[in-house]
Amino acid sequence: MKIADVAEASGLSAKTIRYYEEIGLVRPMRGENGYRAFVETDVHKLTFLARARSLGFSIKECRTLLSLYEDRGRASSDVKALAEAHLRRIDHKIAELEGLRGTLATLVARCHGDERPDCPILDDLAGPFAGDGQ
Amino acid sequence: MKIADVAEASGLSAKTIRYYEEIGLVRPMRGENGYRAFVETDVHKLTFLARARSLGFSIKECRTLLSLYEDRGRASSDVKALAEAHLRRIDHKIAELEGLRGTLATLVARCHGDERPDCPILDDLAGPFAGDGQ
DNA sequence: TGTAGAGAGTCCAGTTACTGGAAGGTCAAG
DNA sequence: CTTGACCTTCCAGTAACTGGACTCTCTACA
Repeated sequence: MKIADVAEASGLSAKTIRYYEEIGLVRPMRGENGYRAFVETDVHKLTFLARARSLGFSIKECRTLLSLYEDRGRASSDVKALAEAHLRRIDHKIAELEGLRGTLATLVARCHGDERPDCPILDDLAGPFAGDGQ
Repeated sequence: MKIADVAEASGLSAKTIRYYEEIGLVRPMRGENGYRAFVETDVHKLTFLARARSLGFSIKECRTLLSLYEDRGRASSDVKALAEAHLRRIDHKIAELEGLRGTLATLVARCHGDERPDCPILDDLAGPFAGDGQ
């Protein structure tokens, strides 16, 4: 299989697949013409990677997941631990974004948004001093 | 004022302040010894930047916000538009993360997480084929 | 058989927003 | 006069690609 087919099958771009080879996530064979020659296993791996990346796992985590995936004797608890850590990070990120959202929504609501130059959003960004001190 | 004082006052690191100078967000004077000499306005700008960055605005957006901030005649609608666009991006990001969270939570819940090697998380990552075909 | 175009290859640079670290200059205190 | 804190610049690295330039190979068609 050539790179374009694998890209099609895995959902990754050819560029990304080359990059994944460069960083050692896959090691496709080479044909006589120098073209990469992918086999089934490569396609599986790349599909696996595409899915893991789309779930927000970092490349480093993907590397771990991949080795767990390939290790027939691994304990599912290892995988679960990784996924749970990731889940906690996601929760943290969501909470953070919701905090931001709240602040920003308040600011937007308070801004009249017309031609006048005074703007609560900029006032807030300028810090608590801007409103009090002067 | 020297860079350490400004770092203290603005909440940014000295490194970051130097970087902001490099990309033209601030232009502090220089003393005879070559040290940066910050004035009040610089500190205000940097505090403004720190706040805007902490609200998730990109450097590019900060540049715009800063110029709006400094433009006494600007319309608050410009600022509001920027903030609203940003709000939409945050909402989008939150929705995306919640989708991820759901998928991952389901997988984690289904994984028994013990010493046995079979793991629903890896099965799912391997794609829909893995479960059916073989 | 010649050639055009698709698709393969490599390599380099750029992206975002910094951060770390090395090498060297300056300043205040003891 | 030395020590140590703080300042300077510059270079490299981070994460995960993406874009672009240039070259090579393959295939189809006239």
